[in-house]
Amino acid sequence: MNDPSFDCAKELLEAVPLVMQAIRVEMRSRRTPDLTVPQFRTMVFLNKFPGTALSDLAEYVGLSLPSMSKMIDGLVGKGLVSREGCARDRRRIALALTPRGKAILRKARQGTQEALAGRIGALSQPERQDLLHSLKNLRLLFLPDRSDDRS
Amino acid sequence: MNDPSFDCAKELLEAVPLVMQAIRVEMRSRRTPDLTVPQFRTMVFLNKFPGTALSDLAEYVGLSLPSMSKMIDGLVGKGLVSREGCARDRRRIALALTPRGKAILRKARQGTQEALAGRIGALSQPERQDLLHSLKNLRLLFLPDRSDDRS
DNA sequence: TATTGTTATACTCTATAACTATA
DNA sequence: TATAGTTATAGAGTATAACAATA
Repeated sequence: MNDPSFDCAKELLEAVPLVMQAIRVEMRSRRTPDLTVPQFRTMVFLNKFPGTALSDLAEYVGLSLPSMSKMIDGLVGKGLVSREGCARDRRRIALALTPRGKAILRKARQGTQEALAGRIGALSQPERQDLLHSLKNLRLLFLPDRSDDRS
Repeated sequence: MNDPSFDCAKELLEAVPLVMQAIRVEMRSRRTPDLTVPQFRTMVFLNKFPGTALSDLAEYVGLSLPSMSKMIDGLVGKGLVSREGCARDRRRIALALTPRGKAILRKARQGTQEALAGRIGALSQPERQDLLHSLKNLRLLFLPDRSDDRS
């Protein structure tokens, strides 16, 4: 098969786990409390959308509801996330980052991005631009599909 | 900070977990026995370098020796990998894919690559070329560093 | 002594099932 | 009844420490 999409797929399968591993290592070597990648994604989302309910968060991050509940337990225990009852629908909870959570997220994100940027710095400027463009494409292509939630 | 490397790093941090999740889902939805991403990488390596010893495999995949030992136990148990004593150095073992392992790997790889290629097919031909080039760059940038193994 | 691999043990992350409280 | 969240329980994957066999 000489399909160019297939070549990309093969390369994706080799490159992505490597990068992911580097991200994981960075995430765990910050001076700040360690964050797993799902925890990090959770915190990024809460930073952007404070007040999110547990179910919505679980769907976005791609975890089961109990798993997300447990993760939030941990983040609340570390003082990184606040969990408050929702007034209008008392079944729901409103999640948000605490000030400490925001600070930790900022440090973790910055540290990880610096480490990644350090490697990327080895590329020429046009190559970096290509990379940026390609990554944006990838993000759009692999965005979770919200269109067929209804069964 | 307006460093272009930093922009790439930020995008990397958003795109890579998404793609990784898609890869994981694909890996687990084959009709063939499920493979985790590390198992898949192990099998790809054994396919390319049959006779590899456990330590070398563990270093390549990025697992501890006991973890790799356990993973190999599982793959041997499923009949996908053969584990034989090495004649010259009887401490070592020689690992390889069984014929069944090769067949499973081929199916898993093909299925996963097809699924990924399906998404990539949405890109224009020049964008796919950029992507392929960028991914090759990433793979080189994030290749585990073999230069400073000695401490 | 150093190296290769295994066993023992424990921890984290994840899931499914059963449950509680609210709508 | 249906939905939001928690608790109970179990399984997979990982690590470190202690061990056995070989070099």
